[in-house]
Amino acid sequence: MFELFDGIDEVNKIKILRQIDGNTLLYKKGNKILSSFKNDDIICVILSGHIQIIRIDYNGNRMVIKDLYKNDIFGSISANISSDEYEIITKEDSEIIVIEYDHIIGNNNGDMAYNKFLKNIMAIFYQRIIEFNNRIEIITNMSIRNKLLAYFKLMTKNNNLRFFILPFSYSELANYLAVNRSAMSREIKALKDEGLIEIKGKRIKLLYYN
Amino acid sequence: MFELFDGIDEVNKIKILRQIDGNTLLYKKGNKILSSFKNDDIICVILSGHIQIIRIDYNGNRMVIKDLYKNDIFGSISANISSDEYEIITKEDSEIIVIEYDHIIGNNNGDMAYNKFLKNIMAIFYQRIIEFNNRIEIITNMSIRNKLLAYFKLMTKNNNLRFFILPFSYSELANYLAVNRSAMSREIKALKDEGLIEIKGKRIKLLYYN
DNA sequence: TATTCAATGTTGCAATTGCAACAAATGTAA
DNA sequence: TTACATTTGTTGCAATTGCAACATTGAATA
Repeated sequence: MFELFDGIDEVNKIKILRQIDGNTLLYKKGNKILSSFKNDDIICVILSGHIQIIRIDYNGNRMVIKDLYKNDIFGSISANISSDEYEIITKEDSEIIVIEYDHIIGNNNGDMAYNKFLKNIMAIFYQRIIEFNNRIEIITNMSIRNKLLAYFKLMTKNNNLRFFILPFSYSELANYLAVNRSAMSREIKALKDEGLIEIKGKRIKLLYYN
Repeated sequence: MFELFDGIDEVNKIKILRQIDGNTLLYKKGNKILSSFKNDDIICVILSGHIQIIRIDYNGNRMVIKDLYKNDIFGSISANISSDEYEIITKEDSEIIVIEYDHIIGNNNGDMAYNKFLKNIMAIFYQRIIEFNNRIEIITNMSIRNKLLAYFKLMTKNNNLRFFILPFSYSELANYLAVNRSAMSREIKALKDEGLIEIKGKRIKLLYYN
């Protein structure tokens, strides 16, 4: 996975941070953070620690929608934190860089290190776009069955083998697919019964090809 | 909206195209194109013309999922054209630049024009990420009602007024929300009847705030 | 204006899905 | 091991949604 300062030495890193006016913020474990950032156009990069993005729905229910660790990025590009219905909390002591997007774009100096920095960001963005695009392709299928099959197909393809290992829990899969967990569970059983898939724990094998 | 060669003169544009080995391809109207590009890691930019991305579902039904014009980008970052279930056709004579992603990343020379080019791509990527993120936030709501309300809320907020103008047809809205068109129509009627929204043509006004 | 085509509205019905409640299995820590 | 918590499986039921078929409206063109 790409990192923000890959291939950039400490001296240039500090220089770049100064150029983009990037604040490095330190937070203690268990705090609600960044509540004052109501600006859409920021990018936050986690240098260390563990944070969670919490979504608060119309009924006031709190749900962890993302766990983020070192080198993960968030802000407008991960979950829309500008809305009132989100909250960001630190699960561990965390160090975060907050960058205003305009400052990245507005600091062109032709410097090699800065150029490398731009390319690193671009690689991170590109990766994120692919992920988002995949998820949209999958969840725009109308039925749970087709969502599952689309997901299984993509994962199988990415794994270059005839199976793949589910990278998270089944609850989280339901969340990823934006469907009810038990309805998904029912559908997975149906797929197994019909012989379309084979499952051992988190090892999933697609048995049909169309 | 951002453009790929914003702020870059013709001489540098040609130079950059050579650097990144970007092929400019010309297609006549009504052709199936790029069928040979089974590589995920390409970015295509439309310089002129009109193309459509067609999705072919499991039953063989063909559906236009995207209309693209000048300066639009596609490839892995717009719709996953690497799959067999997509087809790209030209609706008008079209000129397209095909760039391999590795070539963008691998051509850092510190040159001002190239740096500007990188920033333009980044701005386009960033925009795309925001759009995708918004759509995911909206689509992951469980009911048609909540999808509609989330969409209306976002659009109202972006418009900085108490209403907004639907930027596409209601059929396309159903497609965007990944729901059945007539079921959506039914739900919109219910929202109107309950006094939650007001609609005149494509002018939509949210009347509740929570 | 008349004609045609596409977009939108409407409705009954069947299928899918969400929901809730609980059981079973699995994981974790003492 | 035991105890406890979390995740996963199961099921009936009600609500939502997709689907199909058709009506209505609106836009474009001759």
